[in-house]
Amino acid sequence: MLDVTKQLPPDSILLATPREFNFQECLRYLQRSPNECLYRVMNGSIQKLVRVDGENVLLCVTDNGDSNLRIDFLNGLPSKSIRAGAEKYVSDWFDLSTDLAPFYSMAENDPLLYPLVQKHFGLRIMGVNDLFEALCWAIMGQQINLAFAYTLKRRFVETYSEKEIFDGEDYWLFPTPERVAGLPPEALMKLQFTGKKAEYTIGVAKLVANGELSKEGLLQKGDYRFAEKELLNIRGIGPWTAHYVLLRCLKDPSAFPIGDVGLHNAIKQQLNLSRKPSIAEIRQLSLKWANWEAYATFYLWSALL
DNA sequence: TTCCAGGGTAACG
DNA sequence: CGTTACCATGGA
Repeated sequence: MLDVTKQLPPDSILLATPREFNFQECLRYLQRSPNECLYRVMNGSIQKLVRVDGENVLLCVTDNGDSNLRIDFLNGLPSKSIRAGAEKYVSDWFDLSTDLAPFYSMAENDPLLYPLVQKHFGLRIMGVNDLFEALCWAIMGQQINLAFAYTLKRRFVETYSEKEIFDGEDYWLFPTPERVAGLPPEALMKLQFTGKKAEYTIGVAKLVANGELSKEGLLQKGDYRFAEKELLNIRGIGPWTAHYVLLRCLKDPSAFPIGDVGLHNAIKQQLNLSRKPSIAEIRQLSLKWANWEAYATFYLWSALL
């Protein structure tokens, strides 16, 4: 049903959302850190600067009602291909193409997931569309608390990337792999990366910059286990990081970072355990999640907010 | 002060 | 193959 009382700006895009979608739940997850530097949530909408067709495009995404998201372009008139790119970007970002109905059916018979899917109905896995960003974010987050990881990311972004200013606010892009590939480890250690993380980050930047590592390359065989093996061959990428990237970037439904401390804490909290569950116990719990491990993990993470 | 945090590598047996 | 020391800093 079209609401004629709402005047749609001429360059906006309406994006249909599935029934199992709730914008507020997604925003809630996106707002988990006040130190986030790659987007801004304001008045129920979210603004983010993205690179589309070689241009910096400032997007604003809002719930338009009637099962639609609205994308507005805040910094200039978009060409046809930029509009198409933006639509694809937002669709991936909010994972709009996944049908969650089977996941919810499965969760109905899972005492661990059921309260979560009820409470957070419509939450989607929030994508980190850019492979380099997803890899860097995962490496930065290894073995440190999340608050410090956000601090590292902010320093990294504000030191080695570029921004656009709109309405007095800064909107940052993520650093390019080309820029990072040329840095010595000491440059990142100055930002309080450990020596290892500095090496891992620069190593990954070199692989992406020279074309050896890409989303398309990883997914070329249409086999997520192939992508996983490729990722695991890279220095600094172990099982946790590989599965984190499969989950947030490559959209592998069975991605499962089983060693994740946040996952352990969420299960402990949800089941009211006196200690964290063992890996074997988690494996047991996850048997019925087959092919939905990624969403199960994401809903458990969201319980920690 | 101690312990843990969205782990991974290298060097052992 | 499995185990262990080490990384290095912030927050509770």
